[in-house]
Amino acid sequence: MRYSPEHKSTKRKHLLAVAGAESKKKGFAAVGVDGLMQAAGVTSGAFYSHFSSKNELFKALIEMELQDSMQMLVGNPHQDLAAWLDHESDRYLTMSHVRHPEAGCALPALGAEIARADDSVKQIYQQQMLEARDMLASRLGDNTAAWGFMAQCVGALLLARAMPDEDMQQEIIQAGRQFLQRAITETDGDSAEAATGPQ
Amino acid sequence: MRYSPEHKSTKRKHLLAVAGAESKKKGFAAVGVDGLMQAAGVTSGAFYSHFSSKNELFKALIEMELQDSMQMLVGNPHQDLAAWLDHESDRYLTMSHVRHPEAGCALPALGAEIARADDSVKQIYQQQMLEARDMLASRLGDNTAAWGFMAQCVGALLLARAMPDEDMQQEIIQAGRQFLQRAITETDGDSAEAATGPQ
DNA sequence: GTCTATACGCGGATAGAC
DNA sequence: GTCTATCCGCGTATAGAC
Repeated sequence: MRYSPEHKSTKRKHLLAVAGAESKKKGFAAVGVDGLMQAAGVTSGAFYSHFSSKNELFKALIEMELQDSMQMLVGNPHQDLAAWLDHESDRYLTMSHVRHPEAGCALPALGAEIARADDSVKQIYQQQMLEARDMLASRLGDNTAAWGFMAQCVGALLLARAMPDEDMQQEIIQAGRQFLQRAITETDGDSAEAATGPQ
Repeated sequence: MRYSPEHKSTKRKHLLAVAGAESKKKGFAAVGVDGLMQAAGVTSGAFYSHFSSKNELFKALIEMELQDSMQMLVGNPHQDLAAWLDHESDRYLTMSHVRHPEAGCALPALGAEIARADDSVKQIYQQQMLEARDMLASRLGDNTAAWGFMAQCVGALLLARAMPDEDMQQEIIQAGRQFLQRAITETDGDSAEAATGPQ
């Protein structure tokens, strides 16, 4: 046979990787099937032997991207809360992440497009986000801190990327770090008590 | 004369309002000049008597939207910090705002598109955001709190809107409120001292 | 599984009549 | 200022040969 048994699944992974980078850079809607397949080294007709539609690609893409993000969170080795937070800030709230959306988190780049997508995409998003929430809540004390942490990270990156000047990007990123420190390491004891107390 | 002297500027404002709502709902890139002018009750050829290109429309749109948002911030009458924060949460971190992007803040809906736009758009964004930062810093103590507040609001709305289930949207919005309370009202004294102290 | 060719619609933008 | 008509390119998707 001309194509190995694993060729299709290998090619699919490659397509997802290319589509992820292109989408985060230009927006999913702006990425054409034609340009995508050209970047992958094949012609556009071949696309539909891997995905039945562009929406199916989006579903697979969001799932893969958020699974990758989850792996990053799981990979944080620190037990101490302050050290854990520093580790996350050092990988997420950085100028490199601001400058290179194609290699970064899908949420600041594609969040608004997920919000406009159909329910099948949103269901995949929700499932992945709940995993992340639970993982973060076990570290940070409660769901409030988990969602607050994620919203701060995503929001800061979004606001920073739209800035034309580097020093303003830097200011926002730095503010995100400090704000999280204030919110998480300085109020942790209180909030943990409040979470287990009566309500 | 068939058209009053103010007709053009009136029509321009109307076009911006329609374009703003449509863009926040579907994404700016997805809004066609044709559909836009149809929604405004005229034909597509008339568009270019108001804007020289679609990019010029985007610039005018972002400026108008962020000026509107600034007016909302200025309109908060409360002196007490906790009351001020409640007022902001009650108008921004709500289910109504999650459900109706077309009537809400431009940043969660269009932030990623601003980040991909050319520098002329980003400059307008930066100018407006610096005004908002300064206004917020005077209320919240320092730039860190100002950016942190904005990032939390924008990020929470973005994450919530992509959720398919209402109760999850509600959970994220509610977490945003509580997180801001913890971060701003509970650490305000410390951070204000830190901001004026040596460093 | 991948190729070429193609159908069909919508995107932004322009020309010239009224 | 607005209209109609039109140019041209790119979008998704499909059919059929190899």
